[in-house]
Amino acid sequence: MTAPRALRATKQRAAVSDLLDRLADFRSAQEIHEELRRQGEGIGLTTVYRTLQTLADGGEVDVLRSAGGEAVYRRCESSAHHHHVVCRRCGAAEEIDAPMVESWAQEVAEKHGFSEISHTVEIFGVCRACT
Amino acid sequence: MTAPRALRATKQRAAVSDLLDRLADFRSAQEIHEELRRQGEGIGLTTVYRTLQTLADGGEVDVLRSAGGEAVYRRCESSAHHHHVVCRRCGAAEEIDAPMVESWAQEVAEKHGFSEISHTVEIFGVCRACT
DNA sequence: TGCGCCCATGATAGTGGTTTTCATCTAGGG
DNA sequence: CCCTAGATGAAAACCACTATCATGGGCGCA
Ligand SMILES: [Mn+2]
Ligand SMILES: [Mn+2]
Ligand SMILES: [Zn+2]
Ligand SMILES: [Zn+2]
Repeated sequence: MTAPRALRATKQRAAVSDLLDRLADFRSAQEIHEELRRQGEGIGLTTVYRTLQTLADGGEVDVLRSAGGEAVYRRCESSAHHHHVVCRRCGAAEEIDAPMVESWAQEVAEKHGFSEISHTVEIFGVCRACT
Repeated sequence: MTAPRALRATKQRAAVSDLLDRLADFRSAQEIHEELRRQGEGIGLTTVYRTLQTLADGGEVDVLRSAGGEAVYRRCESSAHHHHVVCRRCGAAEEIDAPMVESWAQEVAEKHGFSEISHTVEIFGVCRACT
């Protein structure tokens, strides 16, 4: 029996979580940190990174690598497995569910003798607002 | 009229290219550099990075981001657009072609009003040899 | 074969995102 | 309140990768 692992309620964690609720786009840790400082929140960059990591580990936020290679985070509507169409300019995203692609990935991998299968499927483009 | 842009034949470039011909797996620039040094090749890490970049720009090698986020390179059989099933342990890869996924990505993005569409689709797992 | 131009090389330093360290702070159970 | 394990954050380390720039060496030409 593993103990419940408290995880304390701090104003820093609340600030990050609240901001994620307000944002619709994928944002980097540094952007989130800047935005919080702009709002007058006292929070360190380290804590932002740590909090996002924790939220990601708990499946509360989605993480993906932007085209530039940096990690960007977003609180999605769906808590189930899904993918995204992401704007390369502003980070705006649409959640997409594609059972057909899921089964395709699984089948292809098994056919080649692979196990412990996972996959990355992301579509990038420029959203209507950014055009 | 742009000049043909020579691109000189050096032993360093030959060494990288030859090694890529011999390798079946996706490898990082650092791994390729180490392997070349092990073989007694006199080559700098900078040159390995530059050469791989040049080969990638010319479409001669495929690049993708490993699970750890670093760029890994491989000379593929097919020169046409394709994706991979990659072993997370050893980098072994199978090339896969999935027209159905290509059109699906295009349609989904258009449906949401995105333009200048691109996508990343990679399947990771553990290959038979690594199990 | 010998110049000489100019691209190629590579040691070194720099960049930028992310993680580690560790002294200090604080949430929250008793 | 008190105490303490967990949380914070400034500073430094880390790490993959890129930029610099002095030196080296393809290769076109005589
Ligand atoms: Mn999926
Ligand atoms: Mn494709
Ligand atoms: Zn946009
Ligand atoms: Zn393997």
